[in-house]
Amino acid sequence: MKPTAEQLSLLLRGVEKVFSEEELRRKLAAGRALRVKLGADPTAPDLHLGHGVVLEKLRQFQDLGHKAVLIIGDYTARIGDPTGQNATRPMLDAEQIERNARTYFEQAGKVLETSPEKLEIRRNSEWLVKMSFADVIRLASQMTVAQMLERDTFEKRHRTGEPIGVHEFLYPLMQGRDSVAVRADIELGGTDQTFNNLVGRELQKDDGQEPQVVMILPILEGLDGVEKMSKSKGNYIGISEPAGEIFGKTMSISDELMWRWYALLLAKSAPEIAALKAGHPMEAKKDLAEALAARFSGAEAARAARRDFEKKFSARNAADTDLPVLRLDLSHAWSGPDLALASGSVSSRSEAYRLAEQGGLVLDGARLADPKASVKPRAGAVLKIGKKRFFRLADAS
RNA sequence: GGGCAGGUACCGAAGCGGUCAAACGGGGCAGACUGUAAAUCUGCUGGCCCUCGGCCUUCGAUGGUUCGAAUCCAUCCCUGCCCA
Repeated sequence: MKPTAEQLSLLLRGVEKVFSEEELRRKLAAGRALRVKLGADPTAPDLHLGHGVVLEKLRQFQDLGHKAVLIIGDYTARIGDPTGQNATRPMLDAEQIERNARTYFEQAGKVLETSPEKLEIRRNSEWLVKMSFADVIRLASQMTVAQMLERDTFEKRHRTGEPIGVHEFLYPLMQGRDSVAVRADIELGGTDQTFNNLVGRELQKDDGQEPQVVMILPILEGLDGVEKMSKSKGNYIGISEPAGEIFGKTMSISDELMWRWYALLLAKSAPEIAALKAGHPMEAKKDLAEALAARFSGAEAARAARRDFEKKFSARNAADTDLPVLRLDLSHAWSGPDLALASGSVSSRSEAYRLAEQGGLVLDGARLADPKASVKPRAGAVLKIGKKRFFRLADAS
């Protein structure tokens, strides 16, 4: 195991806050393999770049010889985490949760070391289902309403008159209970998890355990550059998305956000970023996009994604790029809206008409502006729908 | 348990008997432009017919009043505040 100081400097890189650094140093100095907890709610099946930030940190711990303890909140998910939400989340059924949990492992495996010595996977239903009502009340008695209202999301909702379900107060308690159950030495989380993770410390102390160190990582802003990246806001890049998507979506972020992503996702230092800013912003963005695509899909796929992007958008020529094939009966003529509808990427006939009228339908470079006009497309023609949907037509007659 | 205020399209928020598929903002989409799927500007944004127009389904739920309701009445469900 590496010297404490060396571990510490690596582990603290990119971290927003630690409670507390001194405790972390002590735990590292003890020289044993620490148990590093990361809780994950299988409410949505897709992991995205936002999770990537925390997973990368967990991977660092693994590489230093510590053990990752991944908690799948299968039980917690049935309640719904109020975190960062203005409203209560829906409860999920067991089957859905199970399915999400499975894909979750798969994706986390893209970042984490998965051997059993390095990774322990637990479901919190293991210990939570066993609790009796009396146990729950005992647990609840360890915190006061005032303490709960310290949490900013609760405080805000309370102040603005939005509803807070009583069950939502139980959420941090359950999560804290997880820390007790797995005897966590350290817990990782985004800033939105600060409150929950700190509750774990309290519960561990009550249980006679040494409290976990809480390590808080910055929250990654999503594609819009304002809100945090989340599945429900639709502003995310999933880590199992195809390279082309990762590349393209990254290209759509604002220049401003790009620097932030460089810092958070690629761990670039301030001087490194300053150097990049001196160059061309578009090149910097392409480099970022390629690096991210490469991380999750491999270098080769990332290079191909970049090449395709340059052809499709910079050179406006999609002819020899890799496109999804659309099989149609090309023995008769088609109207623009019918083609769009047949591609399955347009949700209604009205929308297809709108696209045509707005000039968003292009076949082999020719605009299909009249929704009623029909054309007989050739096999191999490129159909462009709007800015970013492309199809190659094939004859299926 | 009582009093008061609310529940409107993806979100926020107007409307308070017809001219409401429903103002406005955000988001989304499209076009122009460009260094990109950045920024900016313009347009569109329930569905179907396919159009300077017609039809269908929407304004918490169910029933009613009316020629006609998102708008009035009744009951119910849900939320917040105050009182107990």
